[in-house]
Amino acid sequence: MQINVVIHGDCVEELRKIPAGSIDLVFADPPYNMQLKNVLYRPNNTKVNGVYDHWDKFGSFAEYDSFCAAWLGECRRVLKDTGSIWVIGTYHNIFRVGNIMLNLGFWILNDVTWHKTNPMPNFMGTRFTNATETLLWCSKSETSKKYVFNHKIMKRYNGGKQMTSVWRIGLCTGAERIKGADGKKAHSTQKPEELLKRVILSSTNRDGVVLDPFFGTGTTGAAAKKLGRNYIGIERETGYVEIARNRIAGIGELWEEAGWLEEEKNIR
Amino acid sequence: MQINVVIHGDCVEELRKIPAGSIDLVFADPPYNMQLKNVLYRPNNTKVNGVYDHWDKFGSFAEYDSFCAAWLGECRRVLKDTGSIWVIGTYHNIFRVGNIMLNLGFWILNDVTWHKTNPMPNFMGTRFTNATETLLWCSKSETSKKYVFNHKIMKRYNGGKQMTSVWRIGLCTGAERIKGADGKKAHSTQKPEELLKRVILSSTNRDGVVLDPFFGTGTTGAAAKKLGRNYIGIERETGYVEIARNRIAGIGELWEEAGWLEEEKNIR
DNA sequence: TATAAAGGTGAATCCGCAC
DNA sequence: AGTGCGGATTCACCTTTAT
Repeated sequence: MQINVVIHGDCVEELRKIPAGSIDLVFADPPYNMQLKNVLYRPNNTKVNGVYDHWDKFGSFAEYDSFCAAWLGECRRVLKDTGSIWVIGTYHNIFRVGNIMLNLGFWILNDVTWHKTNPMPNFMGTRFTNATETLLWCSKSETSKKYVFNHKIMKRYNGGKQMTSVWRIGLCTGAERIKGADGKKAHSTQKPEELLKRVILSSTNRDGVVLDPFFGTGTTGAAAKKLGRNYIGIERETGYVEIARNRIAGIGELWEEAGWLEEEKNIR
Repeated sequence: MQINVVIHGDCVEELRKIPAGSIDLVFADPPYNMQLKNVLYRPNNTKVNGVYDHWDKFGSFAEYDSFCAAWLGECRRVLKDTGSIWVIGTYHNIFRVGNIMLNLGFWILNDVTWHKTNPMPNFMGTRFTNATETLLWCSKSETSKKYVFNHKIMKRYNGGKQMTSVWRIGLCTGAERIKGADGKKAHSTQKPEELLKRVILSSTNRDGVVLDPFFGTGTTGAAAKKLGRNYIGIERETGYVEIARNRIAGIGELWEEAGWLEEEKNIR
């Protein structure tokens, strides 16, 4: 099995080629099935650039469920018994995804709330500002007790207090947000590296293998490399694959701040 | 239909007696199905293990799902078309509940995160401190556009800025926590009144009817009365019914702070 | 050059009525 | 069901332009 590669192909199809019990961690940021129907304007009459990508369109809940059962089932197969999985979503999809994961036998360890520091407001005043996304962190089954959790490292990362399941992190904007040749965002839903840093730092060891079946522009690979972990990315869109490969190739330095990489063993 | 009463009886059975389309708001704090450890043991006290684990777990999920589909279906029936429903839960049950609500046709408006200011730490250091519960706020269907949301009131309540879907509220402790004759807490999962205050203030008008099918010690009734709303509580346990009735009877004053009750019409 | 003002934007299930 | 139109509605952060 090749590691530190971006595989260009269909998610489920490529997952099937990966040997059973070979992966330490899965991070998955699947399509959310947003079901946006109208155009939304801000009070100043500018248009909100919503997610209308073709890859986020599903005909029904049944179709979406069936897709998720397929890729989640494969993820469970390729995980080591000591491995774990993170899946991110919003209320649009996370209750479908969570239900399927439970039915497949995954065991929820935490439902982590990404509390966005700068969410988009609800312009029309019809609901509360939607300020979160949810990350489900699961072991392979109820009896998988030896999953990796770097408690001491995360406690130190959090300033000496045990880290909770609420993470205050800003949106991916500014220099971190990858732009295309036209100056517009290259991907509708790029995640902040800080999110992946916490995921990988908390639930893998050095030299572990992280698999991301919806690689996009490669945030998971970038964070894995900076933390001294290995990655396998699967992505269907040619454009994203190219961006991800270039992005990761350009990474020279690891994240050494606070000595995570040097001192991990001592802290642990 | 009687209002401002605590009905002693089975949840689904009593819900069936309530006329269709008569309720403005449902708040439900159902049993959380804390992993049903007991079903992993057979009547002869031998432990279910091996390949049977998964089947049994799914079996217990099915039982919980069927119970939830029953009471949630009845709640949907008794709601006005302009009504809405709140359901609170943790990762143990909210993904089952959310999935069922979607299948019943409810339309998610927000997934509100109750961010506990003082959660119980994870003593073993095996996971992140579980610091949240989730509230699902839903309208009756996708086409129910006229649900109540007091945007301006909530914005004012939040100090002039739009309220987000993350609510920082402490656990129900101290004087607010109802104690039994033995000095121990009367109910294991009593919710803070602040939580119910936000729920009722945001999504009902004065004189609306709030139904709580798992009334417990009556927090929903107490908050409703203090906010000038009507309540109907259903509770199976005799002890809780008595506590709730006494608790609500003892409420004399309404919540007048910041002039919510007097000025609601003007703010709105 | 420094500071201020103006403009852009983010996984969003975002109006209500008359015709 | 679809269209058209009057009217109400936003927060944090970053970039660009103006003073």
